[in-house]
Amino acid sequence: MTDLRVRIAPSPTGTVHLGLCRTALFNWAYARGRGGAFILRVEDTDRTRSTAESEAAILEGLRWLGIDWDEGPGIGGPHEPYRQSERSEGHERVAAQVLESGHAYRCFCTPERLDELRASQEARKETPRYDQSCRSMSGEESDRRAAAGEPHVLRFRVPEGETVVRDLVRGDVRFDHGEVDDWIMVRRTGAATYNFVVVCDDIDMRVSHVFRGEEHLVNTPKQVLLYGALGEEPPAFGHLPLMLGTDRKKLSKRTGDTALGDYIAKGYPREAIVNFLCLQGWALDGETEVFDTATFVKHFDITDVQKAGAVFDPKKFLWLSGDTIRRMPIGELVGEVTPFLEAAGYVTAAEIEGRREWFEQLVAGEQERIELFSELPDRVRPFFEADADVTYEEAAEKNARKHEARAEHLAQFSGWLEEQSAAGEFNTEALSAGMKAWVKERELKFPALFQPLRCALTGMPGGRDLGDCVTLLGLERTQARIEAAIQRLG
RNA sequence: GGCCCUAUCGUCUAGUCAGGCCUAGGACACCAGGUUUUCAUCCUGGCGACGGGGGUUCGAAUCCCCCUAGGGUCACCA
Repeated sequence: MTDLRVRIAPSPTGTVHLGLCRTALFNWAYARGRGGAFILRVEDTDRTRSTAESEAAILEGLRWLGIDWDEGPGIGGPHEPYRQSERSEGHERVAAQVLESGHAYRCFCTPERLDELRASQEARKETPRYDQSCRSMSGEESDRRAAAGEPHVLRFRVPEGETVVRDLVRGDVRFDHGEVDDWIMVRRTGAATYNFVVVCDDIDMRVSHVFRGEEHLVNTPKQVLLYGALGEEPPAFGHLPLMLGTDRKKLSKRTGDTALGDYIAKGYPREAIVNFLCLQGWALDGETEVFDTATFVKHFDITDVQKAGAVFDPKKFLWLSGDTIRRMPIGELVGEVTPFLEAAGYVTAAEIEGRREWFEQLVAGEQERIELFSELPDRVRPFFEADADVTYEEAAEKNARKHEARAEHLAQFSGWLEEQSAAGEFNTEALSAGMKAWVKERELKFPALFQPLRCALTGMPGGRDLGDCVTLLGLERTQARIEAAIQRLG
């Protein structure tokens, strides 16, 4: 019953940019929240820059984010094909129609002449634009030269007047046609340009809403004019504020990672990435920062989108990542972290499966200490090292050496552990409480035992509960490490 | 430079469309305390903004104008 049809139209010319991800998310949420259709169309009209790898990466990236589409490459749909390069017959037909109706004209100017024109205009500090020298050419001459095979492009004949772009984010934006160039619809190669095909395809696919980055706003009057020339109603537009780098310019590699893949590789949870992207230009209620995708879909409206550009804040992103990890069920966390543990060479996925409980304990101890999945391997490294030569970090060793009676305390403590084990009290809770009591009974300060012990077991200055470390290692390995520490620390 | 867009704490933003409920709310960051065997988490508190100037109005962050600043765009790229 609804005619709501929304699309994302990425050009497969590089990595999966976060800006694309956010645009896709907003479009998708708009469609999903209103029972509309969501279409994926690959904008590969630039044949020299488009690649199959990039297209595959985009599809994979969007799926990874949890975005699905009703029509698109691979799955098809009622308006196939969904790859622009495969739609050229239609484009040619429409181009001929626009030429026929007089809304377009052939331009025989050579690229060289255009370059010179632009150069001289720039030299005079004028706005570079086409001087319309072919615009008034007679139909006979135009046909004759075209028939003779003279190379030419097709330009849109922009009429006098003004165009008002109705924008759901910005309101009405007026453009005087004196500022709109007679833009090229079809190149001399016969291939249509973006501004032309985007309109043709959106018409064919019955797209009702076009939400895209603000950089497209100035193109919009050209497109609206073409809709008019074709006798079609333009869709509703919504130009999203740009995502900015810390330099306040369009997010680019200069100021940080821009590719979705970079963040996946660093171990940002999917939910955190989606959540963060949603926060760039949109807010749920001004209070709630953390929400899931379903909530976003339910509440998202294009008219609530912020107009000003959003500076990307890596710190907040990192916080959101850590917060997401902390709220994750342990079983899920272990799954997320497994590839990173494997990549570090500590274990295989099969080994993790074989000792599931142990790994859950291992990971749980770091859950509130990591902000990225990739931080885990380094933090659990000691548990994969040989007992005789655990890496002692400088700060840990320094802390341990502050205590003169360290060897004596460690030795006694080792004996106590053996007693606990024999008594069947070898569990984290009992051990943690027991070791505190152990220190108090001897009228010591906590660091007197805990600093040397921490160094012995992990070689790190800080970290998880020591009782946890002990149960993770087991009695034998704990004692071996204590023994080694007594030797190494003296 | 022309055109277009934008303008609330350092950053993301709520509030702006329907002017009073705003001595402007939340979050991140930062600072200070507290909890804790350490680290981290967690808790409490603090710091901190309506770019400037004119109007309109009893009253303006909210409406109007100007200025300033930032951004986008000016391809046979998308």
